Amino acid sequence: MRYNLITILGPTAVGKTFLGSSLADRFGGEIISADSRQVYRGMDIGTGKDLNDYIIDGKPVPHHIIDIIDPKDEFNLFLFNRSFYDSFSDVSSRGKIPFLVGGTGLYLHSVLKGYKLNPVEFEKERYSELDEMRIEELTGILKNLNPPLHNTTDLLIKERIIRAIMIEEKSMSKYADEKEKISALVIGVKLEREEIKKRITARLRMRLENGMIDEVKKLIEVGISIERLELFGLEYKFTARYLTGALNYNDMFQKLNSAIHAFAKRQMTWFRKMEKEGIKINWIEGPDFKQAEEIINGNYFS
RNA sequence: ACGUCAGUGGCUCAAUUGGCAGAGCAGCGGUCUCCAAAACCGCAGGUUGGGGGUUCGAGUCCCUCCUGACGUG
Repeated sequence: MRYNLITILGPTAVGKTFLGSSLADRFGGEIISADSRQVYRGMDIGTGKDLNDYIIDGKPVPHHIIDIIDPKDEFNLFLFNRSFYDSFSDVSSRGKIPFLVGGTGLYLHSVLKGYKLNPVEFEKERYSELDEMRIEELTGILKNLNPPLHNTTDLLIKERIIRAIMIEEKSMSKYADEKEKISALVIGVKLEREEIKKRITARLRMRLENGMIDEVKKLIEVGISIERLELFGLEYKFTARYLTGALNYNDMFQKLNSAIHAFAKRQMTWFRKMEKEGIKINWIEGPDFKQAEEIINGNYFS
């Protein structure tokens, strides 16, 4: 088996980033991030974006798809996917090994399963036109467009249906079939659920001490709406609720903590799904450099 | 010591005049092809503090014990 990508995945708070950087440093690679929130500039503490993790023994490890967009602008699966293939080609062409590192299940899945996504123009006029319709009308339109089988878009959520319709109406198949075939060696970082929870709680305390609330305040000051912060989820959602007075400090802490625990659980569901689909994940216990190094030596170079 | 109130799932609480013990949160599992840290779905969990009694039938009424809070000495 000839691999052309190494993937490090795992739930939040297990130490993926530092492990990934160490491995990239060791094998002469570069990091391509698969994190749907670290793409935003100015969202650091709440996303656990620690740029020091990308410095190994005083040497910077090159990383991609981090800090690439303003929080005001939209990022999505398509943009991630395109950025990934751009970075992948770039890194590979320079003879470096690409390391896809992250925990966003959908993004990882899109690479590991080779999603074909076509560029779509989300025109505002068409959007508001559709937005005025009722759900029943929208599902009718979508059914008439006869979407492809893999499109299992939730038919209960308006936003989702509108997007699905616009994707069908506007897609131009140009970019999708030019992608390179990905063959990934996948390493999964695992920890006991209880251990993950302990780390999440400790990490949340640290984030609060390190200015997480000020970070969100700053985002509000530069014009990020509360609705947008809600959509970012977790740290941003609950801190915003605290700042607007919807939650007191203690409730914010407790509810956010639980929400991150639930998030880690959902991430594990993604990884189990991948395994059921036949993706081989080489699990290691914690961010163990030696174990990961052995897996790479024994599989990637052979 | 006496009096009053309370005790229901891990937690917070529901449950008409006695009539199938239920929710929310936490927990666990799942879905996922353009906002995915999102959005949604499902499962499990109980000898109603213990014991006795009344009743066709008790979380609910009676007795007793235990535990807790408050009040009075």
